[in-house]
Amino acid sequence: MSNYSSDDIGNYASVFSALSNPHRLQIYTLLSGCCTPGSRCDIDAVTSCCVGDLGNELDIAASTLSHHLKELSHAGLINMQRQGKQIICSVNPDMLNAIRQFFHTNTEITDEPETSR
Amino acid sequence: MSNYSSDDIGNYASVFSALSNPHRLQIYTLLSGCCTPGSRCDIDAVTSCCVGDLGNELDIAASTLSHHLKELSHAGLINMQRQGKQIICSVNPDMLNAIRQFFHTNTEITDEPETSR
DNA sequence: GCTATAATTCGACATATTTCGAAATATAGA
DNA sequence: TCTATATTTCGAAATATGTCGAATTATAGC
Repeated sequence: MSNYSSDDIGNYASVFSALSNPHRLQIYTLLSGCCTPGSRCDIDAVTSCCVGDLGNELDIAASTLSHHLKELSHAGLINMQRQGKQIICSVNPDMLNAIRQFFHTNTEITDEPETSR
Repeated sequence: MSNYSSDDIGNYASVFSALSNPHRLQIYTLLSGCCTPGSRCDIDAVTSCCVGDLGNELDIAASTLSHHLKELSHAGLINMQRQGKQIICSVNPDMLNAIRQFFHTNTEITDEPETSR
C-alpha cells in the first residue's frame, strides 16, 4: 500500500473524504446494493436509484442530498445521468476497483483514481 | 455493500474520515508499507515507525502529527505503543481486513471476472 | 405556452477540521 | 536529581463542511 505519489495520496484522500460523511456513505451503500451502471432497479426492488428515491431513505433536505451527490460524483465514486425528469445514480465500478486495490498491498495498481476536481 | 446498520455506517464513516486527510493517509500508507504489529522496521529500511521518523517524512509540526496519529488511532486504523522514549506505530490489521470486507461484500461489479464454477 | 414534478444553485449560518507555537509530560541516561 | 530527547496537550486562528429554505433550471405532458 506504500509507494504512492503525493498526487495519488491526494486523490485517494478526496475519495475517502467523500465517503467520510454518514449520509454520503449511506447513499453509496444504497447504490452499491442496487443497480449496476446503465441499468435501473426493478420497481419492486427495495431501493431504487433516482435522486428522489434516495431522498426518501435519508430524511435530509433535497438541496443537501443534491450537494452530497455532487461530492460523490466529483470524487468519481458515482455516475449520474438524466433520464427524462429524473437523474439516475449508480456506483462507478472503476473507482470501486481502484479502492479495492488500494487496500491490497500485494496488488499492482493499474487504475489510478481520477477525481474530477 | 448494502445492509449495514446505521451504527455500522457511522463507524465506517469515521474510519474514512480518518483517511480523508492527505497527511493522515500518507502516514497510513507509510505504516502499511513498513512494519507489522509488534515488530519494528530495520534501521536501514526506508521508512520506520516511531512518531519522530514519521515526522521526518511529513513537514508538519510535531503537534499536528500527534493530532493526526490520535485520529488514526481513535478510528482503530493504527496501534500505538510506547517503547522507551519512543512510541511505535503500526497498522491495525483487523481494521484493514474490515475495510477490505466492506468493499467486497454484496457488491456485484459488471466488469468483474466471473469464475466458471 | 402553461403547469406540475424533479433536481440544482445560491446565500447564510453553525459546527468541525487543520494547523501552529508554547507549555507540559514521559522516559532514559549521566 | 538534572538534562536531553520524544511526544502530547492546550489554546487560538483560519479554513472547510453540512445543513437549510428560497429561488432557479430542466423536463414531460396537457
